[in-house]
Amino acid sequence: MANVRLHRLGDLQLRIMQVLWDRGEASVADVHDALGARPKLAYTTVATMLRKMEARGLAAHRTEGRTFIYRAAVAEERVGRNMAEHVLDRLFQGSLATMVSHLLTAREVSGDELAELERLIAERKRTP
Amino acid sequence: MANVRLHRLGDLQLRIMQVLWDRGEASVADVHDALGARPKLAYTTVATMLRKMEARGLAAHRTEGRTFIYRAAVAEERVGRNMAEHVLDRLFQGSLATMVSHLLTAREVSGDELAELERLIAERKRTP
DNA sequence: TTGACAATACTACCGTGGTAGTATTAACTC
DNA sequence: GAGTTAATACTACCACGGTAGTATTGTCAA
Repeated sequence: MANVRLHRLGDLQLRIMQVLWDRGEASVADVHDALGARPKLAYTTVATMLRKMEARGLAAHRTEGRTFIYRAAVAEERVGRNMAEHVLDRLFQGSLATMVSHLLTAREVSGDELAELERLIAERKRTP
Repeated sequence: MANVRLHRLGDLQLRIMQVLWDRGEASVADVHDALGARPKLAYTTVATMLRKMEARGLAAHRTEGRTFIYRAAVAEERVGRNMAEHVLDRLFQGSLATMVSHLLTAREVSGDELAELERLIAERKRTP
């Protein structure tokens, strides 16, 4: 179960996982209208995707009546870390500073955000 | 040319791009042995991949004799930023602090690295 | 000039993300 | 009980990353 490739989730899969992470549990219908995209996806598309994701170990479900109630089977933390590390290693040779530098020069970052970053780094320096 | 989907490059493609970025130009043979993977890829695999990548606008080539000399057609910066931003938006709701926090708790980060991060943030605070 | 080599071109195949239609079935309503 | 509804199951298809074999052809050496 731990051996799921976590750094190659597609866009739709990620959006679905986000719904599951946010809600804890969700039926196909819940997920379907939670992702209120412009050209609305077909209901069956979401259902199929969820089935595939369960087969891949990303989600799981229980049954309520004859409705499937899905939940995430991998923690958001794990996926986030995996994908972030993948990008970090593959594109920035593992240098967090380089990555942050690129991100800082291409986005508006609020003062709060910067302060929080400072705090994190200071904290990390204290505990090696 | 600007409209290449840059946030969905596969692993092999990224490794190849890395070679092109590092060297500026490279023949298929150059790329082939630059990626010295454990079960060595077939030469034709690399050639095919490069052709596909050129079709996708990721690389380009000139001819020297009858040898193709490839080069990257997109800047490392752009790809790096794109992939990083994608992960940032999709998994950390755009919060750089959140992403960095996750990365800090799961990797060894050198003191130099932390100092550099601090410097970056301080600099950014000075120039809004 | 013939053969060997080295290059690209072409073709094929698998896995999987993404998309959705059709089929089946369970359940509710009248 | 018959019909409608709402759920999943099944199937199919495209795009594309990844992998590689076979075919073709240009070039150089003997």
